[in-house]
Amino acid sequence: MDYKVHCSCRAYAMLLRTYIPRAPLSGFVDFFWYFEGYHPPHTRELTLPDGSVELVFNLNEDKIKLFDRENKGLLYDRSVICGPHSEYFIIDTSVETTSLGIHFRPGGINPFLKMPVNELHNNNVSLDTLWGTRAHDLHEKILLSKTVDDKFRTLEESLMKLASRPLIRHPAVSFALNEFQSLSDKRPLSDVIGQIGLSQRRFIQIFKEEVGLTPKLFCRLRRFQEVLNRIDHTKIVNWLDVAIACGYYDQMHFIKDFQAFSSLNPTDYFSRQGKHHNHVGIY
DNA sequence: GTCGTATCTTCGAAGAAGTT
DNA sequence: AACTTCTTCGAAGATACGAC
Repeated sequence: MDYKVHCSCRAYAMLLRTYIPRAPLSGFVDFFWYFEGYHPPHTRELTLPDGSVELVFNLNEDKIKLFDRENKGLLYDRSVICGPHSEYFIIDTSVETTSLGIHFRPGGINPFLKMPVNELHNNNVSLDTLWGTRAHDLHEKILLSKTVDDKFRTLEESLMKLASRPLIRHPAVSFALNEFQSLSDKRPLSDVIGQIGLSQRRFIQIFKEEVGLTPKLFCRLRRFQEVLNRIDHTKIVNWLDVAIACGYYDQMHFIKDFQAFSSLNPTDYFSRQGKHHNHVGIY
């Protein structure tokens, strides 16, 4: 049902647990996660974009502090939805945190929102502004749940009740997401759209409303994430090999994309790589 | 839902800077 | 010198989006 990971190193020790919810939620949620005692040696952390949506509950008293690309600090009350990002943002990690979160599948947040997901593109929004008092009630319920398993169970049961639309995807989006999984198949988007039977314009509209990103941007992010996965925990990297294997035309174009998504050169990123490939300590 | 077009991405080339 | 890593540029094609 779930697995437990204990991470520790010289500088800090933390507990990470994850839980995969049951169907039908599992079709929309990748996993729930719980962090305890996260207090890394750096005070700020670059969060790299993966196009997915994350919902975070802070279980400590403090507010959640994030920074945008202009380094402007933004405070959120105890819960925040990080919309589908194609840009990095920065998390304040100066205070030890305990938090619970939901990592949604692409387009998975859609049934739980009343507006199109693309309105959250590159945006982080306090959960209260989207769910009103229901966000506060859920936060209280999670705090009152004693064990981590209880918290996961509370979250699972409450989330089912919070869906404002049926747990169904548009068939065109389902089909496209499935097609986009196979990186080895480097067909142009127009081929995939042609198979769907909708006009290009209509398909992009539907995809954007459900996933929050344009199809092209989604594919570029998948390719970028494939690079991060490939070099995760390796000691030596041949950047040209990685670029070609992940579908880039050459190393130059790979570097350009890498910088656009992360603000770092591949070698910079590699030298700073931490426990999780989407989080990079910066100060 | 289509059409036309502006914008973006990819492809391909050339070369600078740093390292071995 | 050879090699690796990274930058810049222009052309062509693909994609996104406003108008209808």
